Amino acid sequence: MVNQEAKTPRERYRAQVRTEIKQRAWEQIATAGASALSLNAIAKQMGMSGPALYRYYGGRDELITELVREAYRSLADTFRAASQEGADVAGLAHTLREWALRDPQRYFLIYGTPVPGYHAPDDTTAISSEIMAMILDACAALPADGPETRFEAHLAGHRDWAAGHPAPPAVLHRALTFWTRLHGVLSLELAGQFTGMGFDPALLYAAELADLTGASTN
Amino acid sequence: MVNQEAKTPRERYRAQVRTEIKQRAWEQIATAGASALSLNAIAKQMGMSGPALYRYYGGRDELITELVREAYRSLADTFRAASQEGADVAGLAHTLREWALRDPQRYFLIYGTPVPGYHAPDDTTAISSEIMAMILDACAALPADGPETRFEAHLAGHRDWAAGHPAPPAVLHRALTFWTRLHGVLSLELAGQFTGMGFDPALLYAAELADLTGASTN
DNA sequence: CGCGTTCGTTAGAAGTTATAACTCGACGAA
DNA sequence: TTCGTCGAGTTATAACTTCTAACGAACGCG
Repeated sequence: MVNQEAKTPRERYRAQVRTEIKQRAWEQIATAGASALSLNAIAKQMGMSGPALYRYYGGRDELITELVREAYRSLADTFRAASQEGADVAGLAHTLREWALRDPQRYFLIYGTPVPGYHAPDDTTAISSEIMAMILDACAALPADGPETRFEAHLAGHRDWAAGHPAPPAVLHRALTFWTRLHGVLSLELAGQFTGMGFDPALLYAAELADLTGASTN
Repeated sequence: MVNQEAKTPRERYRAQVRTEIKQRAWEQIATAGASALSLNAIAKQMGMSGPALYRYYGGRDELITELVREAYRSLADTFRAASQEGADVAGLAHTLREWALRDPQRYFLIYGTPVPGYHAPDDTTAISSEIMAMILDACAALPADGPETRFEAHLAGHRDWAAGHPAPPAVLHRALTFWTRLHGVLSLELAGQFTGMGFDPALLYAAELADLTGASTN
């Protein structure tokens, strides 16, 4: 992180402008969504005119890619901080929800509707598996239950994505359901699909979490 | 459906052009996503120039709204056909996955990342609750299990969204988890988040479904 | 047969991303 | 200190987009 430490004053200025651009981009994304991000508007806000931004980012796609990377990095760091403070599965779930609610568009930037043409850079998948590793660690601490399912038998032969993590198939399964179930509730909530339905999404989230952790605190 | 039956030849022509516009829009959405939908490109494909489309749709938003409505209508009709052929919860789940995989962008148009400014028209929420009613019917046929959870106690007092459906809170809960869990797997699969992980998403979907229906066919 | 409604056109305004060419300032070396 | 180079920001321009306005022409109804 600190290896990029301000050689020349020019590079320092350049880095500062780049982070200001990113900051304005985040503000704009939070209010109008990623699809409405306008380089022109950012430039105007910063007091300089359109094409100046191309000195700092090759184009709209490159800026968005940087924001995606930053979002992944933020989630991974948040997870790491939580798990270093001893967060278990429930703690990670709570952390995830907090992180998502803090900036829904940032969540959607990672887990939302993909743009057909766009391909995420390679390093994001590295961060993604870093996140998955922490989920796996937390899930490994849960008590085992039930006989092996068909899907777990399948996972025993397809565990490349675990990146060498020494978890039994049941734990792999639990990590995947942790991901998909919490994402299911969270994404629908953030998309506003529950508005007007009357119930409290937090309680549905808690119910799913309770089911994941063994259903004792239901 | 047939009440809009061709009064004057002009209206017939008008309706035909409208459906052709929608058809081209669907093709374009399927390949490039909803955000890349271009009225100009549609007009050019149809051999007429830009502003002509404004005779048929008030603008981009109005066209997309129509597509959203059509997507909802398609899902509801597909569900209705399945449930009239005696589909149970597993049948509905299978139907949902088939429908989503047939055109992922259509699924995302309904359940994907929302555009902050945009508000869905009222009739879509009507279709949405029509869909939910069928899920509730299917879930009511499942055997009951376990004691009442905290969330189900909460649902007992917040059941307006069920629109008068006479289902006990446990069934309401099951219908919601049917929705959120299947959406969790499905949306991540369609977004390509599982690509490169090696396992078969269909088996994860099946595992979630098995857990929903009582876990006997696991 | 005429006349009005409606369709499709071109022209244009106000946006967008992105490239090219130019000016000017700052920084480092002789 | 002077000079040369590099880079930041500028304007101009191209190629897009949505969308409005005004015009011509064709179609169909009375």
